Amino acid sequence: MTIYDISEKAGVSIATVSRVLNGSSNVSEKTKKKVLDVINRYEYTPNAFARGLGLNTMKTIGIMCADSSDLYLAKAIYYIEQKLRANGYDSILCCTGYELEAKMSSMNLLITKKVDGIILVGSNFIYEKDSDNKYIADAATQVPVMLLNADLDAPNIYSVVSDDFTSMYEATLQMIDTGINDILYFYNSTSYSGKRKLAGYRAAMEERKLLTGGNLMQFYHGSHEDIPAMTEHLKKLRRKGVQFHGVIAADDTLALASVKYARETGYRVPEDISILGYNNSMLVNCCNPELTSIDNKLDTLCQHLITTLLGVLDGKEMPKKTVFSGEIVKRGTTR
Amino acid sequence: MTIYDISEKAGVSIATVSRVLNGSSNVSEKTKKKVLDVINRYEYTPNAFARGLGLNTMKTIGIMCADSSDLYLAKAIYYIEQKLRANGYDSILCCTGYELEAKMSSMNLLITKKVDGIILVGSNFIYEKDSDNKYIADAATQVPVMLLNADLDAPNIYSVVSDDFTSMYEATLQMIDTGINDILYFYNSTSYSGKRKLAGYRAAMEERKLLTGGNLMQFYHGSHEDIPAMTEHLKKLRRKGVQFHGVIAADDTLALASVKYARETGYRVPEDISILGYNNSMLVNCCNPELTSIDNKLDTLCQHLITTLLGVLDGKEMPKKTVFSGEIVKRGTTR
DNA sequence: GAGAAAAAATGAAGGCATTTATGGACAAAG
DNA sequence: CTTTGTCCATAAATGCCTTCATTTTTTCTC
Repeated sequence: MTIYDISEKAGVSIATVSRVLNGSSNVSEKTKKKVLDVINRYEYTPNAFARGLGLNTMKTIGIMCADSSDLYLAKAIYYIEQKLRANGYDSILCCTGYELEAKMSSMNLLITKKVDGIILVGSNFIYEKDSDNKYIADAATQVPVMLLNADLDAPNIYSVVSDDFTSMYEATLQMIDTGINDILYFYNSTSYSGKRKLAGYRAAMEERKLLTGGNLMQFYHGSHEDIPAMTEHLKKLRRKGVQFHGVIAADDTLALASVKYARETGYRVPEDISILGYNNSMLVNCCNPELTSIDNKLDTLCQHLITTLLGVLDGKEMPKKTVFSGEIVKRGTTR
Repeated sequence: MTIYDISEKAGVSIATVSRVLNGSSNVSEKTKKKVLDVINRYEYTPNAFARGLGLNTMKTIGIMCADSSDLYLAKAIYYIEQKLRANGYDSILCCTGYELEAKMSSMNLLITKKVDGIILVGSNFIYEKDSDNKYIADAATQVPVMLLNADLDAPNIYSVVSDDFTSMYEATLQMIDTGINDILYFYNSTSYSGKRKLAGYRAAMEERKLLTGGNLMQFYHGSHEDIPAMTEHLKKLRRKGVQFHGVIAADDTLALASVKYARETGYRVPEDISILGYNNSMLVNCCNPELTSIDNKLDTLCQHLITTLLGVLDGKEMPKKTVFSGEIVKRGTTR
């Protein structure tokens, strides 16, 4: 069933069918109805390839993320996918893993597939070395690129980020001001957002003239969901004699592992150790006491990201970077 | 840059370029090299739409799931996406939510987009009423449909499921045989796999001549990640005076909520209450004691699903339904 | 080295929808 | 009765690749 069949059965020209299909003007109501009737009767849908060939777009957005099974990224993907669909776009998902190579190849693939835009979910797409980020700027010469929780200054790249620095800064200050001065920073990523968080922590510590660095900054490199490995990391630290009465974790999973560590080591939370998480995910309810965590308003970020993308695709002028502030949600693991 | 440009610059016909591109035979090494050189020099990539028009396929698989932010589904999507990509296919993701209407529309969309196959992730795509499942059989007349953890008998539909019945049956028997005879079944889904689990529990209870039904079967209807609501559900039950010394939960989140309930109500786990989870997700490490849970080998299921799909797309004869058995992973919440 | 067979390369058709230019038919307005 | 404008048909160009039927070239054999 092609547009020719329809035009024949409706007794009109293919141009008219096309105009009905694409809602353009110069079609009388009567003709329009007649054509639509035939279209419905034969359940005709235009061939997506031919249409793509004609329009050079398929109303599809590419979504890239390192690992869609990560709690936080999965949530972001969900929001984004929903909002795109609500606006008539589909999404092609690419889970790239953490290797630059794979990211570049996924990027090319998406461009080859003629997506109308690309969304990079999570800050791990930005590397330390500027030269490693060239692949993003390159892609942006072809289609708009949106960054969620990352930042890169180049034409046609837009970013929506949460103000992780300030959130961390304030949360750290709050913890210090409950009388704790040996606070461990527990993190697993040195990405853009990871760096901003760390900087917030350090700024607060330095402002109160407290020690940072060395053993008080613990980088965990392991599976993002292997909680036992995370607690083991902390236990090892304790065996080495490192003391701390507060933990600021870069995400809820690390925080939860810290709570677990505390319990298994006989510390009370928050009396002996205060613990702060990040993301305000479902994990906050998974431990006892419940996790104080920073909510970075993922929903809002995603909403704004899509709005911006749609604006850009619509040819409008849009802000290159938008920052939203987070919120500390106080629960049981901090005083 | 089109195939015409390349053919011209390489001094061959477009047919030859096409054959080089698609690795078909009848091209001399010399010509091949010459063409590839030009292709590389100009960084030519064939237009995906035109190619789709010619081949009537775009090597793309549609993935549908109700909610990609669900821990279990997210994991499945991750596995599937990875394995598809490794085999040269992309995936279009559709998060449909739980409404039939939305599922039907996503299904149509995928077919319009000319995907080569559709994967339904999770059993919530199958409804009680057969007439509600017509949309799947309809889709299957166009492209192969794969069901993960669901079952529907119609042409061109293939399913890969875990043997939830047996897993539950055996786990329930084990729990009964530690001396517990008032076991609560806590569930949140009446989908295919939900029903199978429930049946396993009932079969075991009945085999030991124990009471089931009524207050011992608790259906939770609420957000799949709202743990406080789940514990509240159980607390309400207790206020009503319902007694139970075991909980068999249909997923880890419900189980974790049960552990939380026990702790908050002063019961010891597993001394006073035994608790069993399902999925063996990262949540098993999130509570104290750690959760005994059933591992249904999601990775294996997904691997097999993709293998089957690729086989079908390759025109091979493939099994319509494959069943894998699960495994009870004993941890601290059961005796 | 001629002729046959095999290999390599070509040309043209086909796939389907969009868009544009041109012009015809018809209605209402001047 | 002419002009103007609306609606629609027709035809052609565009987008780009695949593939089949053919032709050309190469290779091989006697």
